[in-house]
Amino acid sequence: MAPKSDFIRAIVAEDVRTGKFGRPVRTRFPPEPNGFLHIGHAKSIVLNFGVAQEFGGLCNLRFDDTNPTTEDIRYVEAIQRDVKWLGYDWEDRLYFASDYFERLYQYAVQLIEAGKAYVDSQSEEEIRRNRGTVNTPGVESPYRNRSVEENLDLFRRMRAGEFPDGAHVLRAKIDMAHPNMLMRDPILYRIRHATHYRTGDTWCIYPMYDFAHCLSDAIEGITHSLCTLEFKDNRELYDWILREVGIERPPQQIEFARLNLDYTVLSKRRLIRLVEEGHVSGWDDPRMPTIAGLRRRGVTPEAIRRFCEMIGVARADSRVDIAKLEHCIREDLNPKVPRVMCVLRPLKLVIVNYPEDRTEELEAPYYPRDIGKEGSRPVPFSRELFIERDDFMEDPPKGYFRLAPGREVRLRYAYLVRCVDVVKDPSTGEILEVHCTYDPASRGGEAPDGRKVKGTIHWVSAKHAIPCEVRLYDRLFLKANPDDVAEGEDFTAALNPESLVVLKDSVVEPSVKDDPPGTRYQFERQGYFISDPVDSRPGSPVFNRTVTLRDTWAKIQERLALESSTGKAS
RNA sequence: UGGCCCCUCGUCCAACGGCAGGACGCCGGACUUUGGAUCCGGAAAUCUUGGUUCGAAUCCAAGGGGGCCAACCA
Repeated sequence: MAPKSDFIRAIVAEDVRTGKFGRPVRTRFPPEPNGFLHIGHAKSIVLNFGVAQEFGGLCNLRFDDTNPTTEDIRYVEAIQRDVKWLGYDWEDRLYFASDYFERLYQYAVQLIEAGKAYVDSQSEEEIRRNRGTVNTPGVESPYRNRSVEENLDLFRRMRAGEFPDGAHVLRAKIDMAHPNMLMRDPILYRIRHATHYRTGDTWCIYPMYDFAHCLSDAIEGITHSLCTLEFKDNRELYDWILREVGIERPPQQIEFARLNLDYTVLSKRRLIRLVEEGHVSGWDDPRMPTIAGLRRRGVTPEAIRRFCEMIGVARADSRVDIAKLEHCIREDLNPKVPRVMCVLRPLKLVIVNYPEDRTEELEAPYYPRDIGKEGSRPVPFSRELFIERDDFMEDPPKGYFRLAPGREVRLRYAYLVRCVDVVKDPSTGEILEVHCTYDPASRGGEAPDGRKVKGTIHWVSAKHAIPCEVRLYDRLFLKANPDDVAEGEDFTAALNPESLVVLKDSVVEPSVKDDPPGTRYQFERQGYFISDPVDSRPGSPVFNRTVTLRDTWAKIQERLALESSTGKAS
């Protein structure tokens, strides 16, 4: 594959060439521990660790834990597990912004001493009002010109816990009329009498993102601080703070477009709502775009990494086609996972000329020839089998080449069978059984007379079948952009009511019996599945559908349906 | 007193003043004991208008469209 090239790598390459920083490339992945990582974070992880590695540098993992009221150790643990699972190693470079609180405090004092920061005692409401709007300048706080001594004294007492929440804040003294709203005397510290999951009650003042992030980068010797586009305006403040405290060769912030994926949401705020409002079963619900959800769905880290590389990095807002992710998943799984037969919606097939008491074992390879991998298992065959309901049609449309009255198909790895009868429920007309005769000379699936049989279907021997539950997952939302809903509605209005279909009566071949939970398969002609690591029980497995196989027949059917509905039927 | 960013096949990304290319998707064909995989082929794009230039997707300007910013969130 060609070496990766994008505008960020171009900048880094140039900086390395000119020796701009006088130190090796250093990046960081800086999550806030207030939610689970999702595939958008994966893009950032792949970028940050990838860039560092390609340019002979290192990437830190740093938790941006400056808001004790929303953050939790539980998320810190989940995030580390997910980054590791994705295949990245921060070695001994695990950092926390909270480890820098004392140094950050000293930097704040330095700013006050330089007359660049002051303690404001306006109420939250006043501060907001006096900030102005995008069209009108703000007005300066009456406390803006307090003396350095008074500011120092107040700030020290803020730290000492002498004031209640909201009584004072520390603000940078910049310009209340600045066209960039972030530069209108941004708040640097607020009082929060809250227990921090790491620092406990040591602090009751906490730095804001803009103050903590740039300085954390500087402390760690970061060279390139990669973040998403919505932080573009923050860069001016990032540079201002670093300049005012006198950081030499400061890190450089570079923004790139965050990932948007069709038919899903990728903002922590919305994902939290899905979890808390019970639209999904949890952060690891296989429909979630979280790393934990994708993992439980059966997606591999390799597929996610490949996807992140394939979508590239740019500055333009974009929304990636979900088919691209699905392609990466299939591409990775195809050569890796064994084929096995599972009937999702069983229909009984009786081979009327097959002896009632007979069972034979047929050898079935785990991989098709083109994969080039060894391995097979015996599959029991007997008079009564289950086949897929979809694989029989009493009155098939043109182009259908599976089983139908009088038609012959191949049972995968077994025999050619011909449908001779259909048994129906007399009252409902529901098809109960399909009766066939088999050709004993076609063992293995090949007719000695060389006659061609177009259709091949999968099957499971009824008396050897393992009952199982199969969960079919589909897109969580009906709209490519779930935020594109009517006035007064939010993204939950676009939820897909059929994003999960649970099949309780599925049957799988016995060879999978002793496989541990978390085993991946391709169920022939259906898709890729993984035995659910949480809900599978010995003897009664639960399978999650990771992704379907490409389905040409489904496409043909869609077209037929469309043609008949628009009156173009021939 | 508003500021900033972004517009290239349906989608994502290249081309960095010199033949608009790749990937996914789509269409067609070959092959096939998975309507899978694989292979071959095809359709498919520079938002508009000016300007600079021998030459513009690329530089400049205006217009159009999209996005971000007015949390004591990150």
